Formats: sequence, C-alpha cells, structure tokens
Amino acid sequence: MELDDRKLRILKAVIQNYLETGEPVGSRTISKYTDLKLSSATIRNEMADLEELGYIIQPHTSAGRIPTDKGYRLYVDDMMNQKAEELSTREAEVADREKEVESMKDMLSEKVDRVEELLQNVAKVLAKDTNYATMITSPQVKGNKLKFVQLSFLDEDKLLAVIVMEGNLIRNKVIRIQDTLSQEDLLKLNILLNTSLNGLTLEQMSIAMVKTMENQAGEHVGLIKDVLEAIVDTIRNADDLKIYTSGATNIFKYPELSDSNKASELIYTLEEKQSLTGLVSEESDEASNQGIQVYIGNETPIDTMKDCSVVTATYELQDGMKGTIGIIGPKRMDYEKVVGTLQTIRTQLDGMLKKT
Amino acid sequence: MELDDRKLRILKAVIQNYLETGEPVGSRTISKYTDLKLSSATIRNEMADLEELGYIIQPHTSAGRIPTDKGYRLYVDDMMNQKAEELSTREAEVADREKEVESMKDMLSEKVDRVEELLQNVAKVLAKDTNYATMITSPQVKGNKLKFVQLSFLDEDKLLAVIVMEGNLIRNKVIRIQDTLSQEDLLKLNILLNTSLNGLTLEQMSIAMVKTMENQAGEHVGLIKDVLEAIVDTIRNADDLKIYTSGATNIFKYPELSDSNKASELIYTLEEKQSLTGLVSEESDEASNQGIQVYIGNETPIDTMKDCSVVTATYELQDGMKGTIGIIGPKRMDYEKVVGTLQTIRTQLDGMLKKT
DNA sequence: GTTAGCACTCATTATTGTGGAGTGCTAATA
DNA sequence: TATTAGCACTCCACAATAATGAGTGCTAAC
Repeated sequence: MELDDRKLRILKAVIQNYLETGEPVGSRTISKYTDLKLSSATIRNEMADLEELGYIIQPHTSAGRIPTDKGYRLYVDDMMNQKAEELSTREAEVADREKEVESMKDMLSEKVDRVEELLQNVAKVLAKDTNYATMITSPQVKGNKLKFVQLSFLDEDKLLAVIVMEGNLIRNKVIRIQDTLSQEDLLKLNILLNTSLNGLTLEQMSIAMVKTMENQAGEHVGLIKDVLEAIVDTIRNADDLKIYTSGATNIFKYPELSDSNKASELIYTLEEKQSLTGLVSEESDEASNQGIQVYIGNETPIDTMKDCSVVTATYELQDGMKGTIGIIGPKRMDYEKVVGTLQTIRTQLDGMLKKT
Repeated sequence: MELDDRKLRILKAVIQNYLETGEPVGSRTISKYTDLKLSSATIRNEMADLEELGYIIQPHTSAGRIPTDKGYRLYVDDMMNQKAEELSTREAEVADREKEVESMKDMLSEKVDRVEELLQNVAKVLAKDTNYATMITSPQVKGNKLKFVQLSFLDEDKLLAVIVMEGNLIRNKVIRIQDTLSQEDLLKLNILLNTSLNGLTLEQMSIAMVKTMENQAGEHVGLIKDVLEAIVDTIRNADDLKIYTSGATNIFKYPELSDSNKASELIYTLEEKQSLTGLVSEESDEASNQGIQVYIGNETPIDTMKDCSVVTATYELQDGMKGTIGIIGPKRMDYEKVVGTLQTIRTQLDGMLKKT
C-alpha cells in the first residue's frame, strides 16, 4: 500500500488536530475539518489504511486515532523540509519572530551582568514563551588557552589567582600557602608564570609546568607547585558544562505527562541536570536542519523522557564557542512554533552575549 | 477544660502515629499503641475532648483524628523544649548524628572548589537524607567593605576589575573603555583606587567617589567615572542573595502534597526561588531555639506552602556571615529528625566552608 | 471514672447501567 | 471503481447504586 497524497493530507489533519486538542480525533472531525470534501466513511477507510501503515493508532476499539511516533516523525520531517525551503520568508511570521525576540531582549536586558544570569534568563523566557520545559548549556570551548594569570595577596596565608583564558573566560582561585612571601617574590612569580604559561592549552601546560619547575628549582619550589596545580585544576574545571533549566512545572499543563510518577521523574531529571548532558548534540547536521534536532518519544537519548519530545538547537558564538538549547514537552508539542523560536534564538544569542 | 497529663500523652500518641502513617488514627489504635492501659472507649472520650480543645480534628464523621496546626504546634514546642534540655546528650543519637555528618562530609568533599557548589551539595545531601525539599542561601554580610581592587587589561577596549571584599568575597567585572590607556596609566589608576577606597563600605564609597573625582579631575575623568560605577555596581550586587534548592521531587513521596495543583505550585516556588527569600529569618531567637524556626501550615511566610511545614535554621560563619537553611515537607514531617539534622549541620557548615 | 455494647455515619470500593462517540462493514449510488 | 449512507457493534466515560468496614458517639453497666 502506498502513502498517496490524500492519505498524507488526512494524516496531517489528524496530527494537527491532535496537537491542538490532545484528544483522539475521529473520522467525522476530519471530514469537516479539512477542505477535501469527503464523507466520514471515506475518511474511515483511509484512516484504517493509515493505521495499517503504522502512522496512527487507536487507543481502544471505539476511539478516534492518535499519531504514533512514526506519524510524528513524518510530520516533523515534512515541516523541517518546508522550513528549509521557505527560509522564513513568510512576512507575518517573520514580523512575529522579530517582535518576540525584541520583547525577549527587553526582558533580558533587565539586569544581566553575568553570562550565567543571561543564560538562566533565556531559559526562563523561553519556558514562559513556549509553555514547555527548557534547558540551555553554557557555551563550550574545545582547547582552553591561557591568556594571563594574576596573583595577589589575599591574607598572609592566602593568594588570589585570577585566571583569564582566551575568550575572556575568567576564574578566581584562592590558594593557601605555607611559605611567607614578600611582595617582590610575588611579582617575580607573576612574571614567571605569565612568561612561561601564556597561550598554552591545558595539555601543553603539564609539560611546560615540569620544565619551569626544573629551571626555577631552589626557592619556593613547593609553592610554585601548589600554584601551578591550582591553575591547572581551575582551567580543567573552567569548561565544565553548566546546564540551566526552567519551566519544569510547565509539564503539568499536559495531562499526559502530569501523573505523579511521570511528572516526578521528569522534574527530577530537570532538577538533577546531570543526565541532560545526553542532549548536547555531538555532530550537528548543520546542512539539512540548521543545527536543530527533533527527538520524538523513544528517539530521545534520555530514558525518563520517553513520553516526551525534545527539540534541541546548537548555538554558536562568534568566537567559536558552542552550546545547546533544548525544549522538552509532550509529544504533541507545537513543533512549528518551537522550531521557529529556536531558529531565531540560536542566531540571536551571540549578539545578546556580546552585549553584556 | 484542662489539658491534663493523660490527654497530652494521648495527643502525642495520635500525632506520632499520624506522622508515621499519614492516615487518620482511631481510638482503637491508640488503645493498643500506648502503654497507658485504657480501652478504646475511654480514649474516644478523651479524643472528643482534645477535638473540642482544638488539637485534633476528624476529616469526616466516621474517620479517625488528625492533628490540627495547633496540635502540631504543641507537639513541636514540647519537643524543642526537650531538645534544649537534653542538649543532645543521648548517646545513641549523638553517635548517629556524628556518623551522618561524617558521611555527609565524605559526599561533600568529592569536588568542592567553589562555595556555590558546596552549598548546592549541602542542599542535595540534605534532601537525600531527609526525603524533603531543601533550600540554602549563600552567606550574607551586612556592610560589605572593600579590601582591594585590581585592574588589568583584558583587550584593547576592556579592563578586568577584580574586586575583593572583607571576608574574601571576590567578584570580577569586565569594564568597557573608550580612552586608550597606557600601562602606566593603569598602574596609577590602580594605586589611586586602592588608596582612596580601601576599607570603605558601599555608602561611604559614594561620597569618597565624588571627592576622588574632583581631586583627580583632568585626565581620564570619564574613565574613572565608569570604573567607579562598575565597582559600586558590583559591590552592590555582590551580596545579592543566592538560593539553592534541591529535592523538589521529594514532595511526590507525600500523597497529601502530590496532587497536580499543589505539587505544581510548590515545585514552581522552589524552582523560581524568588519568593523563598521570605524564609530568611530576620531575627533569630537564638536563645530559646538555637536559631531554628518551625513554621507549621499557615504560619509559613510563603503562600504556596500553606499545606506544608517549613523548618529553617540560621547558620553563621566565623567571619560573621549568616545564611539560612530550610527544609520543606508535609505537615506530618519528622520534626525531631529534621531539627536534629539542622542543628548539627548549621554548626558544621562553618568548618566545611573553611576547608575549601 | 472506666468499659462493653450497639446503632449510626460516611468514605471507599465494587457493581451495574446507560449514553455516546466512533468504528467497521455492507449495500446502494454516481 | 470510488464514494457514500446506513446500521450494528464496541467500549469508554460517567453516574447511580450497593456493599463494606472503620470509627465514632452514646448509653448503660461495672
């Protein structure tokens, strides 16, 4: 059996209706809903075929049909193709998007000193806008290069190391010391560190570290070792993935997700964040879908989200750092809106971050 | 009518039983549960009295009794008094606590570089340990005094200001500049800032700021203004309250809280965090209850927690910074355990933070 | 003052019944 | 041959009803 054009139209109608209502949709509804003038009986026949083909299913004998994962997949793929063709040329929608982003910027510009807050806010705004749960990761770099280090006295027994990496990633680290150190010693140490370490990646540093220590042996060897260790440690942790989530409670808006067990599991994964790393897409098939991935039901990499759909987007900043935005909702989520929103956000984010 | 000793014992028995089971408790249960040898009929009479006195209530005519807020209050107050007397002298319990804290330290020592992570972890461990939702605030200072400022070049058009306050609170701020600045200029600026600002609170600073600017007028006035503004701004934000929560999904373990609406509201407040500021206790009645507050039902300052009980503890670090830990659970929470745990945590926290 | 006994109440659970939405099938129609 | 009208059938959802049982209040006896 073939999936001819009429079947496709009926299938889309079923899915669209189900996205709106969340209720199984019957033949009579379709017969009136669509512009193809067909009686409910005909629709019924077609729907029986669609069921045989695996696109829809009926939850029980005398109910309407709901889409299967396969059905959603077809629908989403089709939509993504259209999106690609259109390239958002439809005026009304573009205007809408613009406005949306504008209002988003307004909300974001409130008080965003730190990247952290901005990302948290993006998650929040996105959640409010879409009525789904959202997540966003901090931008990641590949090889963190050291730009400079700055040591200063904090107390008699403590040093403050300010570590700046390429891309102006800044970290502070308090180092406890035993040796008493003069102001001059500190100055020397600063110079030594910066001349020998700047521009190095973490890997190169471990090697450079040993050499430096050999050359400089004698005074304050223990101290230097401590300081180097602290720096290396800090850099290693600097690019650890931070994940921000928001709108977890939005899932209660969808009855199919809000029974106690499912909700609890879902919210737990969102709160715990750990397993969300599974969503950061390794390779983004940039070409076909502009860094946007749609996972439907079982396709998602996270077990607790088998009853959800997840849409992720990869954003990329001008300096090459990449991050992931994710939207988690019911399988009957408004894919069109979500994909559209993510498309614009992912391109706007760079500008937002630059502005801070 | 009086609340004689027998009534009190029965009341306690009712509450204890209800804490365990969460079910209304009947006269027969009490008759067997307690060591006072009384028939169910007698208990019934007493319970009728207790109801009249407002300590217990029956959800419907032929059900057992459950404690009212007033009942809980009596129970908790009584317990707190006992605690105060005992001063945790019971060996078994103390040993338990020790072990608990020990295992907590183990979990915490894993990888805690930053205070932020430590606090987040405390919340997490506490939630896991108690099976309730938890929150913890960052330690707060009253008047933030500046220790020193350190400016360095980040890019041609950006300065990095490292701002260190008393108590070694460290903040970074990137400042965008228009003027081109020589290395010497920067050095001068650093000296100027540190000689005129060190040891000042935020309030004093605004005044000092103006004077400094007047004295130094001429070169780079705009720049100085920008830098000062950035510093003031940073300090102002430095002591903004950060709140960490964990274990929100624990509430699903208690049927009386896990219906969709209540759960959603509760988790939302925990996720949003904003309104949790209502829990940071202004004045802690240190004397009577060692900085521990118990809010039962309507007593809690937060609307969405009317069906919960909240126990808060104030912790204080050696350098005088204070913070709040809170535990949010059902009204039938295990007050004894919670209070005990908080008592030990709040004293241990200082040590944990020092260790980092 | 305490207790045994009994009638009564009312939430909970199971049982049954009914209405309606929606289907599949068949026969008639274009 | 494709479409449609008609009808019997299925099964969920919901309401009404009945059965169960835990627990009470009250009274009378101890």
